[in-house]
Amino acid sequence: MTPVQASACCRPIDDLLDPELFKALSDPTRSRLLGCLVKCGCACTVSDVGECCAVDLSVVSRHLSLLERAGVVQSSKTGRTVHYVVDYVRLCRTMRAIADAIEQCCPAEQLPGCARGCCGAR
Amino acid sequence: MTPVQASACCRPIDDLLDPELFKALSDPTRSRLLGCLVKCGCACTVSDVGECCAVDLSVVSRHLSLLERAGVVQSSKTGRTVHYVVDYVRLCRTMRAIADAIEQCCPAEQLPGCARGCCGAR
DNA sequence: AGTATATTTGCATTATGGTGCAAGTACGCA
DNA sequence: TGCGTACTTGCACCATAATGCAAATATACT
Repeated sequence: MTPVQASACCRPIDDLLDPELFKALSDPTRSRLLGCLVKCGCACTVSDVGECCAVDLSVVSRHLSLLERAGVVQSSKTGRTVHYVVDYVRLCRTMRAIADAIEQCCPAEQLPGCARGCCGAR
Repeated sequence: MTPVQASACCRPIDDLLDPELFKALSDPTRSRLLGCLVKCGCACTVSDVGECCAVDLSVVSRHLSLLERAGVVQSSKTGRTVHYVVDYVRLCRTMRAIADAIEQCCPAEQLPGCARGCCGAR
């Protein structure tokens, strides 16, 4: 396998396996808030989403802004209230891209003897 | 929307948004180890994978076993050495299932005015 | 049996992150 | 201008988790 081939098939993995995205989804409270927002199916205020969980509203605010920084949700401010919506398109595209990238990362090259030199060769 | 319809289209979300899985992918070192294992494309020993990162081998061992507990990789012991492989099928299936579930969670019901009562109604 | 290699586990240290409370900011309304 | 509402930020506290070192375990080899 040439370097060009290798970078073409495997390079996307590093970008897609973004720890920041997964970190955003790794907290039970955030997971619940996101699930709430997904099921809602429309723009929710911070207070609305907060009713899903028995945590302080400041905690909800922080979690939602973190989810936004991670690209999972989007916010829009109208007056005093802030509405959050799930960025369905981006989130779904990312999840599928990860699956695609993993599968396409040279599956045909899989060898029992680890002929590609494995990780040590990087 | 009846309760039956709601549970049919939205219920999978809660199970799929599993914080434990995402927590496993949320650490930079683990992310790197997993990326290494994906690119390798075959079974790697703990020592092999460890060459990806400048961390102690005991750290690598712990990270890999955590990834296994999360269902991301699988291990097999032969003699002294332990080989790890990515559970491609499971990981890819999960990622796509999340995307499917989010999209199928009542997209047709999305209303600007949040007519479903939003999260507060749960 | 004794030694070397591969991996895991115990332990202490340090870093990170979630939480609640209180205070602050921003905006709408009378 | 003053007050109430929606949200955010500062701060302290606590829990969890990542890390390295040293010791322990397990297995192969001679």
